[in-house]
Amino acid sequence: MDPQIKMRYEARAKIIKAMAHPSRLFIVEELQKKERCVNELTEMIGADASTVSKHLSILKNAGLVTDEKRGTSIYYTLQTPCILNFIGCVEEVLEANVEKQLEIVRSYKA
Amino acid sequence: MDPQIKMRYEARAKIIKAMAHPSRLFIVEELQKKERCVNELTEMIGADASTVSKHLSILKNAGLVTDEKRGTSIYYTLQTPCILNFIGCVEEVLEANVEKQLEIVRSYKA
DNA sequence: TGGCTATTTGGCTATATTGCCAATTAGCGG
DNA sequence: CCGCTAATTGGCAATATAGCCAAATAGCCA
Repeated sequence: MDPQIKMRYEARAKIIKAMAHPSRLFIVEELQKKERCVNELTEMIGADASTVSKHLSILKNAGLVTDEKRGTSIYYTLQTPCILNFIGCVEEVLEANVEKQLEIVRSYKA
Repeated sequence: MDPQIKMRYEARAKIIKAMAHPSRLFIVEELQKKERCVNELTEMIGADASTVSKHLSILKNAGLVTDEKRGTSIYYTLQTPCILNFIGCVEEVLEANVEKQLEIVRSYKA
């Protein structure tokens, strides 16, 4: 594969990889509703604060979120509205997979 | 986090994770144009056939592609048209990131 | 059948990711 | 200034991922 093209795919993969984790996916969806500080997200997720902080830094590094310090808290904001469709599509895939499973079950019955 | 909810995010993350690799992203985009057999994709990507085969099995396992054997070749087909938007959104993020970089460069000049 | 090609699987090593704890930094209020 | 909370960073161990080679499987054709 052409190195130029390869770099393009690596750049894209990095963005997608940033979302490819349950906690980070949760964060992205949560930030869709409203901005949140690390502490709030940490409580919702139920992991160590350092873990959540690292997840946030991955999302920030990918350009998916930005942070703003207010007092002693740091608030994170989602940068990319189109992520919505993203998750909608993922849900479609999940539903299709369930459908397929169902067909298999049915075919055994028949 | 509620275990039920957690499982949902894990399922979603699995789908996204399946795409979170340059070669697999390439495959998904390529299959958007037309179905391809392992050999064709292997040549395009330039990796070992076994490596490509494993990438394909990850995509298949996630429900993103299906395979069909014809003769000695196995053809892979993309299952989910909405993946298109997906990559469009990723490109938006990349562009926004470049814009941000540009602003930083400009601010140094000023 | 025997050789050929396409594909998958197992095995292995190198590398990356995850998540915890401990330590550090930074702002707030008494 | 001191203690408190919020957040990040470094370090470490467990686990997961990637990609190569070699071996196994399957269909084709002479």
